[in-house]
Amino acid sequence: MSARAASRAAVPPPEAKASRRQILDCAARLFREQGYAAVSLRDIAAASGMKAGSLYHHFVSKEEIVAEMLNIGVQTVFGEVRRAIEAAGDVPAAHLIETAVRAHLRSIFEFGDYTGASIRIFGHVPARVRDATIGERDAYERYWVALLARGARLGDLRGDIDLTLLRLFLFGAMNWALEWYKPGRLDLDGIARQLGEIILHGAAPVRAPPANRRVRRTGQTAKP
Amino acid sequence: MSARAASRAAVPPPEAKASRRQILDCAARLFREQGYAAVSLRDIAAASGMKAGSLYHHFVSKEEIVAEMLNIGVQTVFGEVRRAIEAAGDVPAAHLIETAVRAHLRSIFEFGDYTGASIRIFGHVPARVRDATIGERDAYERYWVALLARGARLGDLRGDIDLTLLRLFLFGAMNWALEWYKPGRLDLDGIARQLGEIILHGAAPVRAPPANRRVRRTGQTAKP
DNA sequence: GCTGATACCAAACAAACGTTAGGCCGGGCG
DNA sequence: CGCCCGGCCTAACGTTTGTTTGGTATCAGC
Repeated sequence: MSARAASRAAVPPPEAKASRRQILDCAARLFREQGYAAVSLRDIAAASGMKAGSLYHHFVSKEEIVAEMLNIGVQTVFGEVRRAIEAAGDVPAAHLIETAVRAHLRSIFEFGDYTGASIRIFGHVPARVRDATIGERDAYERYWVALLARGARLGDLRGDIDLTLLRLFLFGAMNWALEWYKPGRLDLDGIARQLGEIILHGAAPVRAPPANRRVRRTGQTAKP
Repeated sequence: MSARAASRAAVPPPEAKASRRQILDCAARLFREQGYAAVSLRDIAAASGMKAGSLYHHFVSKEEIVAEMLNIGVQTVFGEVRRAIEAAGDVPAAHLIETAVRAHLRSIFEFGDYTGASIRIFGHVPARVRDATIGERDAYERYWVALLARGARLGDLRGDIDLTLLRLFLFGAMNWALEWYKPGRLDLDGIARQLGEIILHGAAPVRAPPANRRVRRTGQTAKP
């Protein structure tokens, strides 16, 4: 009984069932391709080789399916980015950012459909599901904030850049790739390199030290 | 008679009906808030002060409603960006890009819901609707391509930057704001300025010519 | 005063939705 | 063996979907 009580205290089964995972796999693929509301439980069931009613032996509702899928997606990309950052060791923040960008992009496009689906449909999912999964997302976002803040502290990032905005711009540039990237057309490493290069050093030619024509920015006062 | 015949030769009514426009207004707001599939015709009708069946006196299907709304959205942002660019006159490409970014962001958040809805739901709409509206989108994207290409030709953009990627990154950073921006928290001009600054000059400190740290500005710089 | 067009409504349609109920089948365990 | 239970099925539930049909009120023009 103590063993039984202990096992009941943990997550329902000691190890997740295979069908359960396969349902989630199919759901992730369909959600990613077609969006949340466009995919019915019958679609998910058919893709999993089952009938709609049978899904309820593994999940209590469609919302539970999508919520679990969202969480797996975020945890996957989070884990990949953290792993890549820790493997990079003690390098300048500039290099870390490109490493994180590459890991994030790879997670989106090369690690199953969870991550891509998670990003694409998060904003289109019932509010209850969003609330249930926002904790995981926050954790991942805080990780990026910390990453950028470390870069700023070490002097690898400009002090006049709003780190929150920088992170949002980065996420936007990366996640928007879900709307246009088709595997095989461009390689992810090249995309990551270009994004890192643009974000860090800009698309404009390096500023000539004394040139006057470009110093004049709209709101930003000139230097002393 | 001749006038009537002439007016009948043009688009159905000489000037668009008010109800038709109001239906589109409501549809745009709902689509933007909730996504495409989550909004029913009954929702749109109720928001327009009508019943579902009455919508069919103005549109032949839900797809026609959403297609027309998508087109208006793209045309709106396109028009605003072009207007802003033409008003800017003959200035360096760096300034043009920030101008275009600001105009695009303002269109998304301050010109009704068409633009925001258009961007948010385009990827979640039936393929037939996407095909029917992709022409307008292509035209707008080509405009940006031309804008960036002009900057590259004039030497205002680095030659080793892929302009297609640059445009996609910019679109991503801007359009992703639909997922996080809430009016009133930050001002759009500030966001546009930061994005322009990062995209053009990078988030890393300027590569040290000789001096290393005095380049750093602190916050948003003191007022002049 | 009648005609026709316009703009809407009430009611219904078939289809699809998420979900539930009850039954069949097979393998592990007493 | 007999029993039971997980895993899936069929079939239906009530609701909601996009769409259609037929009718009504209003108003202009002959």
